[in-house]
Amino acid sequence: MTGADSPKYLQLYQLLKGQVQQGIFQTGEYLPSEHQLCQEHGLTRTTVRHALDELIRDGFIVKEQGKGSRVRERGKSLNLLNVKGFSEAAGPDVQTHYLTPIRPGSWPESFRLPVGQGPCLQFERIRSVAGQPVMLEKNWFPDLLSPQPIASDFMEDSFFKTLSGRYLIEVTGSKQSLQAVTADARLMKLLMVPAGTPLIHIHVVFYTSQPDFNLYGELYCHTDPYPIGNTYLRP
Amino acid sequence: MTGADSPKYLQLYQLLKGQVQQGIFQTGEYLPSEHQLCQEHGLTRTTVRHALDELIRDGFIVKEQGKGSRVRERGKSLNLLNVKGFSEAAGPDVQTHYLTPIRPGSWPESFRLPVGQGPCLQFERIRSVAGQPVMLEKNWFPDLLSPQPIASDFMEDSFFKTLSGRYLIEVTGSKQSLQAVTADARLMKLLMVPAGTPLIHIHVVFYTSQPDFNLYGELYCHTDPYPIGNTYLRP
DNA sequence: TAGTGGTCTAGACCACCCT
DNA sequence: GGGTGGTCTAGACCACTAA
Repeated sequence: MTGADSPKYLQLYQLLKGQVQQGIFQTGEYLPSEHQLCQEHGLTRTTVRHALDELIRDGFIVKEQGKGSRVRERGKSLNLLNVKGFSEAAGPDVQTHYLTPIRPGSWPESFRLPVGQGPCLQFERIRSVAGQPVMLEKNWFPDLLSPQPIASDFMEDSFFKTLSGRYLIEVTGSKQSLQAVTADARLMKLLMVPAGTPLIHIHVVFYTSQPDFNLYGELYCHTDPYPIGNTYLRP
Repeated sequence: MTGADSPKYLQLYQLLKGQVQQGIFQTGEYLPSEHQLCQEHGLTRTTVRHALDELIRDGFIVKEQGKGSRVRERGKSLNLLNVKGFSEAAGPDVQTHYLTPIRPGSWPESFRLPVGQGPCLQFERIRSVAGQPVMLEKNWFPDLLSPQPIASDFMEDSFFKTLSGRYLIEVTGSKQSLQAVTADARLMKLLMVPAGTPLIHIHVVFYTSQPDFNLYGELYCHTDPYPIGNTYLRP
């Protein structure tokens, strides 16, 4: 994708990003200093700093003046309104039940956002916290990954972490549409809520660093036990 | 705040930012070229580009290779889940009805997010689209602005635009909490919805470029006519 | 005191856009 | 061809952090 003649700062950026994702640099660990990176790769500080700036923008590292550049906990910068919010908010007490495996399907109709084309995979799952179901989640994505992912391979049941760690695809943005609805019969049964319970219905598309690879999701959230949290802080 | 001995790139950043906010550079217009800015201010391109990078990060400008740096339509980069979403989605057909003027009040109790301290102003308003009320909105903010703002001075009924344009305060982040609820008697009346209508209840805090100046909001949204839109794209 | 990141200079060559 | 932004070099001095 990014050949040998891509800008040097991008090459260094991708090298370091890969090393962070593969755990060669662990969370909280310091990267080599800027001067050291200059010598190791035969670059000037301007170029090295440009690469590090990109890593900061993507939320991979933070800088500490007088100390160094430290690997940051992942996923903070794009914790928009997505599944991670639940996992992080509720800690380790999250269970995931797959209603369907990852399987060939077709793009959703009457989606409130523009939808993809071509072959498509889909899966549906329920997220529970402390045994209580809080979200029904249906997802679609293009059948372009190889090897084809299967749910049991998911890292921490997170599609995003799997994409990032195994396929080096980063989520770069998202568009969402939210509506309040009342649970129908199927939702009452799956989420174990009484009739008339208000839910938040979300349509979402996630854009990634790979063009033409967008993720689509349709969510129903029972927010009484756990409100949906959403934080955005400028990096 | 940022004195004469602040970094040169920050001084240039603030100068250009002010000129954009004051309309000296209009939306869609090109800024002076980087070389021109170098000469005008006696700086090198590194420094000028650093300033422009900050303006890009804040969503004030976009660069176009081979052409120039162009003033961007405001507010895109922080269009999280806020009032602007409604205004922008619905176009010019938005009305705002103030239930109360901006007046001294007290910080909300039982807010789902940490709340402010000290003297406080508040106001409550209803947003309608095409004559149909879609949102009840209550806001709190510290009584630190001078001159004290009044609702009739609001630029396009937007608190954010007023803060940015008149007080040079930028929103830098936000934290939100969403729940689905059912309309109670007051909401049924104010939003003109039947009993049992599901609404989205939002608690939100906006962080700004001025420390200790946070905005707090409590919203009830009727999403049947207009879903809540939310876009995030990495600058 | 030594090492780190933060800022800045004075150049250079390139790809892109428009005329 | 001339102007624009994109990349890069080879230095320099400073403020901050820790031993």
